[in-house]
Amino acid sequence: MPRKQLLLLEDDPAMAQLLRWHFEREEFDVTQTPSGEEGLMLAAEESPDIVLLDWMLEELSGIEVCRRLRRNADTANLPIIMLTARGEEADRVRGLETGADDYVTKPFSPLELIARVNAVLRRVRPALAGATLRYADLELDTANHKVRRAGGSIVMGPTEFKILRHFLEHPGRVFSRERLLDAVWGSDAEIEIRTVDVHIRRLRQALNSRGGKELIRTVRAAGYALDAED
Amino acid sequence: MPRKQLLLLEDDPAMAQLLRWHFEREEFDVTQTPSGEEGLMLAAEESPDIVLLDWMLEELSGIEVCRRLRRNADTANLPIIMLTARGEEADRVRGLETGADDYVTKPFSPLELIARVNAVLRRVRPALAGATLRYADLELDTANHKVRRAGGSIVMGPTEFKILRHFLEHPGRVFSRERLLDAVWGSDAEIEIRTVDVHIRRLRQALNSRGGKELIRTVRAAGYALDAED
DNA sequence: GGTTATGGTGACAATCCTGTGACGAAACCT
DNA sequence: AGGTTTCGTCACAGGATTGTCACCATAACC
Repeated sequence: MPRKQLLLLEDDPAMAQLLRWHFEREEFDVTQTPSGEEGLMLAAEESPDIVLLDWMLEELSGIEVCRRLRRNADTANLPIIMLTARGEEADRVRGLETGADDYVTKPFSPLELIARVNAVLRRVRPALAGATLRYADLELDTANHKVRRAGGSIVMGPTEFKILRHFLEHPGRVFSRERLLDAVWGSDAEIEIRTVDVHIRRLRQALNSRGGKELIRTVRAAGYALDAED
Repeated sequence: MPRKQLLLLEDDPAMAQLLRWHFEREEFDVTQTPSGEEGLMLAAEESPDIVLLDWMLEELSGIEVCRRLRRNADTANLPIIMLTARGEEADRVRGLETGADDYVTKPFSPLELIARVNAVLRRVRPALAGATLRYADLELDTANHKVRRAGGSIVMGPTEFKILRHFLEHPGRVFSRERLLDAVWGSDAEIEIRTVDVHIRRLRQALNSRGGKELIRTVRAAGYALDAED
């Protein structure tokens, strides 16, 4: 996975440092400035993968920066997330209207912000998240929701697709049923743990429907993993 | 899976006990104190995997503890989740600014808290879920639950895997059967001591299944150790 | 050498874990 | 509404894993 470039336009030094700290822990390279003008320059020159834009900035308002970024061809498609101190509806609408991809209101938890950033990246820059994930003779096209194996198309239900996708995002890694529940159904879903088994079986059936080696390995007392060896 | 160490700073005894109960069911080792000062000490000495920090503490406020943890190099990267009694806007901002990784506002469901803890751990400490341990020509991939020797894949039961992992985490060290029982089966398991012998034998069989030197040395009247010499 | 302590081994029954087919409910499309 | 797909759950069977034991082998000690 490549390191992701993040441009942070924030004028509160404490907040800037805090966010830098969190994102650097997340494998981001962070460039930061409190100045709107400088931010526009950096966005054009360094072509970051995503911009975090505070509502209040020196010189220019965040909203104005956003508007100008969108107007410039080089930066028009840059994913932008706006940070604002108050979740006022009016502001929110105006923020989205100017073309931000998402909108996070302070106070937010770092976890939440990071999740939103990653979500936007995945949506807007699938290349960064892997438009087509591959493993062995398997191919998963995230954009078109298609799975191919050795060329032939494979059909499966949505849940199986999500599971497979999760496996492909962490190839080879073993996931416990609990963890799969978290990742695929969501951490607050109240689902019987053994349900995972059944979907794994359906996924296996789908994957093997046109022959080929077993791709999902059972790790007894631990979980399941994608695995082409042996 | 390794047991995770959790440091709980909480001054309400009832809440502390409740959380302890929940987390111990989730394979956490819980250390708890109502004192902020003592918490700082424990964080530095026991290097827990994550800290749960109540807003109100004896002596120091939770927020001050958080700030100090971040200032100390040894604890600067510790995942911290703050527990707060009311989701007051002001408090939440202040907490965020001091660098907690996530926030949970009371009242919360224990399940939610556990999910958040696991989410933070996964993000901040992937090492907890995956690393490759090596010794001589042996390779144990904790994330993939796979063991290789001289390239070839080796299969073994879960118990043997745990024993081997324990050895690899302390290479060369001699472990008595009692100690292995503690580490692998848990300190409260009522298991015949000689059972360790049998599993050591099974582990040896697995490791030698594709040839190679004996890797487990018997230390008479003391225990077993991983050892590539001779 | 004989005796005692300690470790190795094979067998076995109990238990745990996973695979699987079936089924009703829910969601989804026309 | 009707028909189809997908979902979540269950119960059961088969197989893998486990813990224990009895017995044999080896090492230490006098």
